[in-house]
Amino acid sequence: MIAKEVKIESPDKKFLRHPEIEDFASDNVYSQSIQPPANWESIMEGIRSMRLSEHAPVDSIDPDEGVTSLQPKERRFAVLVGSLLSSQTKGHVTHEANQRLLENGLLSADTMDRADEATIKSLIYPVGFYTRKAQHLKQVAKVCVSKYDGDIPSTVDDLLLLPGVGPKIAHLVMIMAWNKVEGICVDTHVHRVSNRLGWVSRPGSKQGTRSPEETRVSLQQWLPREEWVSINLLLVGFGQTICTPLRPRCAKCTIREFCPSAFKEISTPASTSKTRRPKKELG
DNA sequence: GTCCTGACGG
DNA sequence: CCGTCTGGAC
Repeated sequence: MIAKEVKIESPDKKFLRHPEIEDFASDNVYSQSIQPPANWESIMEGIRSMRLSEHAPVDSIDPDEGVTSLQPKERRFAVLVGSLLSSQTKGHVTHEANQRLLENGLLSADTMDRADEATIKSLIYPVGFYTRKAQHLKQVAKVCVSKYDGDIPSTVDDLLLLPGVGPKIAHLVMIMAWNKVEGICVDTHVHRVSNRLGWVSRPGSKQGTRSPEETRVSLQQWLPREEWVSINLLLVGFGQTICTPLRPRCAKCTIREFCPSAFKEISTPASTSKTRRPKKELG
């Protein structure tokens, strides 16, 4: 039988479409409950145009490099490991660490389980929080071996039971490893940009969301499921280049006329806690 | 001083 | 809700 034709596109513009995703569930009822924000489709198109014209760091990373040759079980484990390494770490650093694990044959639950923790630690350096992540990787590998026959959990709830796996990673792994869209992968960029655009709010309130989880739930109430995958790379790259955490480049932004935060020095949810002054001047 | 595609314990 | 975990880049 003839499979769907997958067009070969510029490898760094994968965010444009995700032909490999099959699971667009029919239970679309929740999408109707909340009125979508005005002009959201025009805004998405504007962001897409900006993403095509300006290169973002996230575009130069191919998470599949080297792991497509692995068996399905190992490929899924590699996706999980790469996602675990990614928190608070730049993309290319994460990618290089994952490649070192691959070269040393550690991208399988079985070998990772038996590997020395100090070895893992040295191989993943200098990703952020490498000491904790080396511990988490060993624990995760052991669970995968003992409970999943070397595979990884296949549901969000079971993924969340793994140490070091939170909502952002769980939803990313469901998409990248299992080709299932259970929810939007909301990271710091999606969280910040969504709030600046006024796309999300706390339940029964006009105020913005205070956590990525609140952002995920709020976004999913109006954004059509077809966009749940593409929204991530779209807003991540946009957040890396134009809608940056500090000093967003509103002058270069083509959707500023739609943005309630344009040219305002807003305190974003992501930066509020970190910008807080560690010491008070008491006079 | 702040960011980096977060998660966890207090 | 808050601090903490890592260290390099800017």
